[in-house]
This record gives sequence, C-alpha cells and structure tokens, in this order.
Amino acid sequence: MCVFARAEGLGFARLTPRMNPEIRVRFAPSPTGYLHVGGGRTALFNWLFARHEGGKFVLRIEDTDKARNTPEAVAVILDGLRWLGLDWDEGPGVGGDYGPYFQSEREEIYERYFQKLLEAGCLYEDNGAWRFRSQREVVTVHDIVCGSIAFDLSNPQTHPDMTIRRPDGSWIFHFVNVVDDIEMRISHVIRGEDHLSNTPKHLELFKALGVQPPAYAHIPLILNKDGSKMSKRDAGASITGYIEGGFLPGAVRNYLSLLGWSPKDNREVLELDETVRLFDLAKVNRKNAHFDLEKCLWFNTQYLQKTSPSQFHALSLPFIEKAGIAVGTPAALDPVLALVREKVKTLAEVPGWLGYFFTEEYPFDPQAVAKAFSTPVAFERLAALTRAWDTSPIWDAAALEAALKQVAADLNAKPNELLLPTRVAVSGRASGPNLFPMLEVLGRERTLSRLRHACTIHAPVTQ
RNA sequence: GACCCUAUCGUCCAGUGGCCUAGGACACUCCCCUUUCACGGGAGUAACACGGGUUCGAAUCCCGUUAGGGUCGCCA
Repeated sequence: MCVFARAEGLGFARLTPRMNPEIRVRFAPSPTGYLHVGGGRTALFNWLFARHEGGKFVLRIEDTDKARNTPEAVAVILDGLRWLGLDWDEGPGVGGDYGPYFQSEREEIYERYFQKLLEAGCLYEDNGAWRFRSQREVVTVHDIVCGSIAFDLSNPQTHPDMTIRRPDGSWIFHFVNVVDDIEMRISHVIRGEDHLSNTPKHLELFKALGVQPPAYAHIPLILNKDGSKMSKRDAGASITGYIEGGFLPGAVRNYLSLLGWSPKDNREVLELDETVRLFDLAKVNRKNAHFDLEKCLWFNTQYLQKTSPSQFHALSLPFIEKAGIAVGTPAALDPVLALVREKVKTLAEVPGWLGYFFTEEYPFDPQAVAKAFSTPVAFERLAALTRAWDTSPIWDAAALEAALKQVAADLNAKPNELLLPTRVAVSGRASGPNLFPMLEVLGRERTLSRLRHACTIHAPVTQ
C-alpha cells in the first residue's frame, strides 16, 4: 500500500510546503518536428503570465520518446519560440538552476522519485512495466480557467492504474511531467485543455510524493475553422508556416493572444507591452477557438503598415532573394518597395509585385494583354505617348501625367484609355502601383524601350 | 460507450439579471475616394442552439435535450 497517502490519517496535512513563493511557469513541448500553433499559443499565455506577474518562464523539452527525438526537431521548436519573441528565463541555451532542461538528461532524478514511490508501496509491476496504484478517490481539480471539477477515479475499469515506466526502463509522460514540475518549482501549470482529464492522475502523483501541486489553468484548444482538430498539414497549423509565409511575429502573436482572451474593451491591435500589462489568466475563456487565417492576415497587414521603410526593406530582402530577383543595389530597391508595400498582406507577396522592376524578361499576363490591346488604336496611342514622353524635359510623375493627358486630348481619347495599355506594356499585368510614380521609378530609358518593345510583340500580325 | 469541458453574428471577442430593439473586429455586400488593383472613409447583411424552469424581469441563474470538443495508451 501507498504509505505516503496513508500517513497516519494526516493526509495532506504533512505535505511539504513549496519553498518558493515565486511565480514559475513552463512550456514543455515534445520535439515532434514542428511547433503547433496551439503550442505556440500555450507558450505565449505562459510567457504573458510570467511577464505580467514578474515570474520566470521555463522551457523544458519533453523528449522521453527517444525514437523521434532529433536535434532538428528541437531546433524547430526553439526557432519558433524565438521568432514569436517568447524568450525563456531557463532552458536550452540559457541554462538555469533547475536543469538539465531536457528530460532525456534527467535520468537520475526520475530514478530517485521512482524509488520513493516504490518504497512507499505506490507502485506494482505489470508485465515488466510499472504502474501507479490509484487511491480510488474523487479528485477535484481546482482550475483557474475551468473552475473546480471533480473526477471520480473509483472505478478501475474506466480509470486503470497509469503506467509510469515501460519494461525497457523508459518513462511515461505523466510521471516525468509531475517530477519535473516539482523539481523545477513550477507554481502554475498553463496548458491545453486536452490535459484536463489527465490532471487528476497528476494530482494523485503529487499527493503520493507528498508535494503540494501547482495551480492549474487549462486553456481552450485551437481548432480548424470548421471545428476539426488542427493537424500538421492544415493551413496555419505550423509556426514555421508563418515564418516562411512572410508573417510578422508581432501580428501572429497579437492574433494568437486574442484566441481565448481579450482586453474586454474591444481593442484588438495591441502592442506587446500593453498585452503583458493587461493579460489576466482568470479572464481566459473556456471555449475552443476556431482558427481564421483571414483575420490573422489582416493583423499582418496592420503590422506591416507600421514598419518603417528600412524595416520593411530588411524584412523583405530574404523573400526577394529567395525568389531569385536580382535587385542590384539596396538604393535601387527602396523606391520600388515604397511603391509596393501597401499592396501586400505578407512579405512573401513582395517578390510577386516587384519582379518586373528588375528584369526586362517580365512575363505578360494573357488576359491583361487581351484586354489592353484588343484594338489596333491602342498601338497608335501608345506610339504617340511614347513620342511625347521621349521629348519630355522632366521625368517625374506629374510631368508624365500632364503629357499623357495632352496626348489623350490630341487623340480625342479619354486619359484612362491610355492607362491600361501603358501599364500592361511596361509591367505585363493589369494591376500594380500607381502608374505615374511607378514610371518615375522605372525611369525614362526602361519605360520607353518597354513601350516600344510591347508594341512590337503584341501588335497585330496582319499589318 | 464512460467521464469531463463548451454552446452569442460564418469566424474571433464584448456582454456576468434590468443600460441589449445584443456591441467591436475579420470576412461578405453596397457607396465614397481613386485615371488600375489595393489602402482609406461610410453604410449594410448577420447571432443569444432547443425545451423547461427560477424571477417583476434572463443572452446572463438552474435542469434537460441536442450539437461540438477533450480524455479514457507500455503517445506527449
């Protein structure tokens, strides 16, 4: 029998007091090869709580499953958290007083606690594995988010004794999780609601070990927009997807912070320090959230618009380089970026808008060509426009616009009948930045040669 | 199946017994701005799951039903 739990009728009275009044939370991911958006949100809430309370945010890697534990899989998690701006006070890379922070390196600790439970008679062997003998009680979870919930563990059929150690000596999640939370002096466990039903088991372990359990806060899950469970493949499920998709960390952080929590005053675009200031675990709601990529994109545009030109430049550059666009000097890129920045929702969309600024081999969209050059007069007009611009003493947006209007008047055409053909001729497409500023940036030489070239290749072959 | 959680516009959040003929945001529709597409400004469509209670009064409290989610592993 489990003597810790019996303790001559004193029960919880002889529990060891926690020596630290300090707030300490932890994010304890398993290195599965990707960081789930729900995990990112859990980490975020832990981090926000720690920062709000002036406590410590600990990162612990739960890599007891040796099979799929690789350095790459760990790196993905670390990179994702760093990208989101969630710095940890203790954990991989930064150390701390309660390490090591990889479960695979904490073997002796688990062995010690295992012996404790064994000596207390709380364990029994089953086919080589070790099980924890439940006290078969009603265990009540006092949860900051969910309230008090009673779980009746009395029926062994429905609540079998949990296994804590496999025949090969490796450890099971419930056990190491509890041991580490004790050893690392965790004061608040903030995790996904999928763990709520596991919590009574964890509480039994704490009781058997004679340690007062931490406070719990189970936060709602993030599901797909249709309510199904988000898996790796689903859009928006992986933090890496946001990094590669050209999202800004602040935007994703802001969006995720509002899934299950809000400042209660209808504000949505919240700076990080403001979120830290206002974050309140007790005000987290209990309803699962459905993920909406559209809204996340909207946040991204909000944050994108707040970047300075130089920030936008720096942020865009990796995506431009990845797209293989040779931009020449940074100075050549800036004016183009200034034209294009209001058109994009993500950094990944930047290259798509500026390709034709940096090559003469830009493609022509067939639909745009059909629309712009449907009639032979389009070429006459373009030719007249080309002549007028060729002799324009000044090459700036205002001059170009004035000249175009004059040409249109001379030709008895409306100005906007000249705009689309011009745009398609110089860019190959029907939409883009404001035309005249765009031509100003493009420059006289390239604009004129493109106009002539487009007339040559798109003019009717019947002439 | 058992146990647990949840239930306000399509989605995310407000709303904790009377301020609610339910508010904000995303999306959508329309209008304005615009010599493209966007941006921006304005307007609009759209919800208290259902049924019982409690109460002078319920989106708000209670019960049931239904629906969704979670857990029930020698996964984490």
